[in-house]
Amino acid sequence: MSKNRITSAQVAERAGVSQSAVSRTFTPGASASRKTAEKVRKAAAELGYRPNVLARAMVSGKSRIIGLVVAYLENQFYPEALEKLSNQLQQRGYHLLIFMAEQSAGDIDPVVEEILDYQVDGIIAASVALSSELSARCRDVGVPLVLFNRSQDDPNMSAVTSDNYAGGRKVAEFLLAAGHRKIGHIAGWAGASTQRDREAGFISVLAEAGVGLHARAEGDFQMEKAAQATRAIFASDPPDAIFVANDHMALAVMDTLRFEMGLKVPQDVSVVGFDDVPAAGWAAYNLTTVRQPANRMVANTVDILLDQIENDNSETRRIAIDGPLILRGSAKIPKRWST
Amino acid sequence: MSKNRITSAQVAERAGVSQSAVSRTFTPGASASRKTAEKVRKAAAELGYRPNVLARAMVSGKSRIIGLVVAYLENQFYPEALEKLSNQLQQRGYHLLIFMAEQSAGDIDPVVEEILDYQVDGIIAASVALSSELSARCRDVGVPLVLFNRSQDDPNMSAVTSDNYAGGRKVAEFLLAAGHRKIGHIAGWAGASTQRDREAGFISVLAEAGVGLHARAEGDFQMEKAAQATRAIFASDPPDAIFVANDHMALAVMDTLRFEMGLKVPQDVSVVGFDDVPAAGWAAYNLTTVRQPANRMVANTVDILLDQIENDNSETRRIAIDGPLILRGSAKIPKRWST
DNA sequence: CTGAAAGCGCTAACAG
DNA sequence: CTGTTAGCGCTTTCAG
Repeated sequence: MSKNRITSAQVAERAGVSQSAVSRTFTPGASASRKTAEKVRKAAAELGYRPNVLARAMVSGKSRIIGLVVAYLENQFYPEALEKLSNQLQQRGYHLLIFMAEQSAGDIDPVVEEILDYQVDGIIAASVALSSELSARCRDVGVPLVLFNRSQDDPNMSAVTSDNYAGGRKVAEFLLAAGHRKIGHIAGWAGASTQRDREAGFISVLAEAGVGLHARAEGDFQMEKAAQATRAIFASDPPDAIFVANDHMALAVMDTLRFEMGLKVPQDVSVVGFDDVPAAGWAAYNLTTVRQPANRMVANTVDILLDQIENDNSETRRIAIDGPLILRGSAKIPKRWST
Repeated sequence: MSKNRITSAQVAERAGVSQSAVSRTFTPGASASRKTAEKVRKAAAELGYRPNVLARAMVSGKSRIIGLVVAYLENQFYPEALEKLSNQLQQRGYHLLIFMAEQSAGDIDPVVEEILDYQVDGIIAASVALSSELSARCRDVGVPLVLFNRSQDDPNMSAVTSDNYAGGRKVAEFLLAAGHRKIGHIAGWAGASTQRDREAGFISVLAEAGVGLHARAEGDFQMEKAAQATRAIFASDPPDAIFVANDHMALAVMDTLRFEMGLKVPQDVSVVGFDDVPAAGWAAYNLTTVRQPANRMVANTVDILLDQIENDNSETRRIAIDGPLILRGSAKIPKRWST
């Protein structure tokens, strides 16, 4: 009862042509006469034939599948990116094979090894770090790899991020212009380049203005920890503004501020996030934040990856896309402030 | 520079055994002497050999990949489910190949055809409907299919959902017990079984109590449309309670009620949702809702699918898992109410 | 237990 | 343009 799968040979027989003729009519860049192609298509349609992608992959060396490593989908930025990534890839004839990495940073190397077993044409690593041995291994077997929303110093890894450093600077300039001087920062996981870059940009502007960080705590990119960080920071001498390393944490920070500590945002304290996830735009939060241009980040990621795959272009590229500060209601807006 | 892929033949040569010996030591249920296996493993390790999953799939007929059709990841319920699904499958040696279906309900049949091209071992269709021809086709080619969070009458399709009908009943009982009599409903997309079941259960209790629906509007499972539906319903003679077909819409409903119409929740109007997505638990919403037990839904989905794959068990099963009403602050709580 | 041989379904030279 | 012929890398009889 099972396995009623039609093969190209069966189609060939019915169409009265050779098996390779069938293959040709289903292979984009092949040569087949109109007549043959028609006969084949007809027979194929009658039989319900469809080429076996795996068999094709075996011989052609191209599986048309892209491995995606992703850590946790709780932060809305990732499902959004995943959806766009999948859509754009699908449009170009590729599909995503998902590999969940342990949140606990740790070794994603074995995960990548496993991906390689599937003969993927390329790999996208979202928000995870790879050892340089592993990236070397990918290069060895000729599988392009691009980091999404994370960057590494390794000159052999392509990466696309938003311009986190510039984003951090924008936040600081904005907060300073609004008159804030007691400014706190709730950081994400220190191992993430996004965290480091955002904070570095942020701090640099503060330093230029001769303003020090009034308070700092780590939220590890997790809501619960961000809430704890908030409590710690506000235990004494509270800041009048906070830059939270990403929106996901910022939502928890706002909830803690408002519902646990009875503070008003932005009257008592300004809050600024990073990412511009959907929830940041919801009325309940109305969070001022730096937008990561997901569409362009994804488009660039796909372009780089497919360029490497299809044109054997091995030059590694790293792109940081500038994202605007989105002014909403969670932070005081400086007088005379133009985007 | 590319294609430094080791094959079993190379390992065999180095280990001084036959290629089949290598295959056997890497095939779970195969017979190889301890000595041989050791030599092989050693050589494999030195060479960095890993079996080619695709080649294995070709001959064995098992690709260890599961196709997942999913429509849109904006509703937090899905990323959550996707993550759990992927993790559980990964643990059992399978991986998810993602196929995004057009949100516009329409034809996902071509998508499924495409999935079949990849020789997947099984298919999970999340929140989408399939034609029965398509499900028949899957059966034809021996690929098990299970519907996730959606059910269809087709007796040939396995499906796992929460008990949406019972959930709808719980909401109605709860609202009635709290004294509400002017009860409205904001529905999702009418084509979804979840919508129909939730509403049917809800209405049935109301009817038993001789209470009619005070108002009704469709939100199509989209936030913006849910906001519009809210405006429509509250344009005149507003209800004192609303059952929103899912949390995703309920969040938008609450925002509209509070920030656009200046109403208090639950003082002016009680709001109850369905799903218990993460955001429902955030302090800003604190939404009373019916929980869909994602963990158990996923576990059941995986069990059914793998049972069909690995044991050739073709019996179709449909499971509806009961989920509790989670009492939070968005709806008045009846006196003397025990879970 | 082990090697040799036969393919899985398809693409890619290779001659015609 | 077309058919024939090799394989892709691996699992699986089939003899030994």
